[in-house]
Amino acid sequence: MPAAAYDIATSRPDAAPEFSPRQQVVLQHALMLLVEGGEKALTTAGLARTASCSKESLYKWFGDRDGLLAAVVAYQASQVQFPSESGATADADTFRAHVTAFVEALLGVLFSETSLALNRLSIGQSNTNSNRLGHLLLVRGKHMISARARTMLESGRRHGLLKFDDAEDAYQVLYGLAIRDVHIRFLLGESASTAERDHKSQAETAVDRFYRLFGA
Amino acid sequence: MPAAAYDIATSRPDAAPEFSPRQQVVLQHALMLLVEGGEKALTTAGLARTASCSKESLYKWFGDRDGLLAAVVAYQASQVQFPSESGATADADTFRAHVTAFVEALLGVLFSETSLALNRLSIGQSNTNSNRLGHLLLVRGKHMISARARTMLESGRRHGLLKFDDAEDAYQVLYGLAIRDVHIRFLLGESASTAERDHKSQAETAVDRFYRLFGA
DNA sequence: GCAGAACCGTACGGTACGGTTCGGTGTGCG
DNA sequence: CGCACACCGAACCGTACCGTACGGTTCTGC
Repeated sequence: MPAAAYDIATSRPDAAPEFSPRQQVVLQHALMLLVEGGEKALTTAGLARTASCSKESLYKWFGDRDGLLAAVVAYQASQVQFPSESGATADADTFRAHVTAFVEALLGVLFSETSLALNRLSIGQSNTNSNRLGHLLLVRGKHMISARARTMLESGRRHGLLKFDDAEDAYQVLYGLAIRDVHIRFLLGESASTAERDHKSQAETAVDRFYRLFGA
Repeated sequence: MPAAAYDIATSRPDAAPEFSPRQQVVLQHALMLLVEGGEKALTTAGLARTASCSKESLYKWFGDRDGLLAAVVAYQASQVQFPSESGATADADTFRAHVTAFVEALLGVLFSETSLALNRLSIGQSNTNSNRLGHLLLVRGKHMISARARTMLESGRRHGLLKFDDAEDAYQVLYGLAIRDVHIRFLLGESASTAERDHKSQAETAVDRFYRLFGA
């Protein structure tokens, strides 16, 4: 019996997956192939060639091709880090700056080529395999970010800087104001306009509008 | 030399693709296969079986498999219709109701299983084939809707009901307020919550917030 | 009624890829 | 030294699917 594939059920969402350094290098090569050529470009033979490893090792480490894809998603999701928020609600200006920095980081992550490639991969597979990749990306990616954002917004509410009923609802509005339809357009292959490349000003206008809706 | 594949370059974006009734039936079967099983489920042999046609006819009509996929996208995009906007700016209330109806229709289209399936298909292929499908979906789908929305919003501005500088920017905000991260979550396989199924109230709150930002 | 076109169903070639097996190589350890 | 282990590279197998070819059938215009 071969080694078990990387399984979402046996790994807690908040536990970083532990891949050996060699495996991490291989996963980075897999990610490169995904970014430049999409899912079709990530073949086991091709990955073994570019990463200078044997197919036997791939199957020993990841079980099968689906396990490899899941490992790539899990690994990259674990690499994403957001700025800490400790004590960022000292006063109104620094809190607002912190919110803006959060949105800017969000734009930077979601619009990066690696994130777009992994989203394309997961979306393309979302109606097969009982949808492991989609769940993985949602649980390890979006839901983590959403939780982080909610605590940040609630902190602002506690300090009388924001005013809303449902933190999840407020976060979704902030997300919508910041992302709009840019994400889906990028996923479909459209390239960024010069204005859309300026994440800082994009974040500022989004936060400005957010405050006009939810500012205290 | 076989018949040419359906080619985006030879068809004007505003011209409805003319498929014979028989071909339209086949394309609807293809769409069914796509909705229930994703791209992997749409094989030429499988489509020929379920649509009761021969593979030879498929290749005569659509050139190759990519041409078939492009034809499915183009056909379904041509089927999407939005309510007309003639004389909907009579007074403030009817205009706002019209905007709300537009948003509700937008939600209905984007969150339909067929639209989600075609978006998944196009996104999955967006880094291959010089990205024909992504462009097709953007040009025949999103850009058409965006143009329609801009004229609607500018009509509201002419009548002194709305206030904004850039219609495209205003439309993107409306889009973001309405869609938020629901679209990407659905694309990743998450199922709709009961609140998210109520497109009417979703549209109303979105339009309410939009008016607080852009109302005159 | 007949010729030709369009079409159906099926069988087949070619190919790409997932997954397995095997021989060879380097390394750590008793 | 010799054994075990992990790994690499390559060959191999089975399968799924695209694209084509062909015989037989239905439709259409003259």
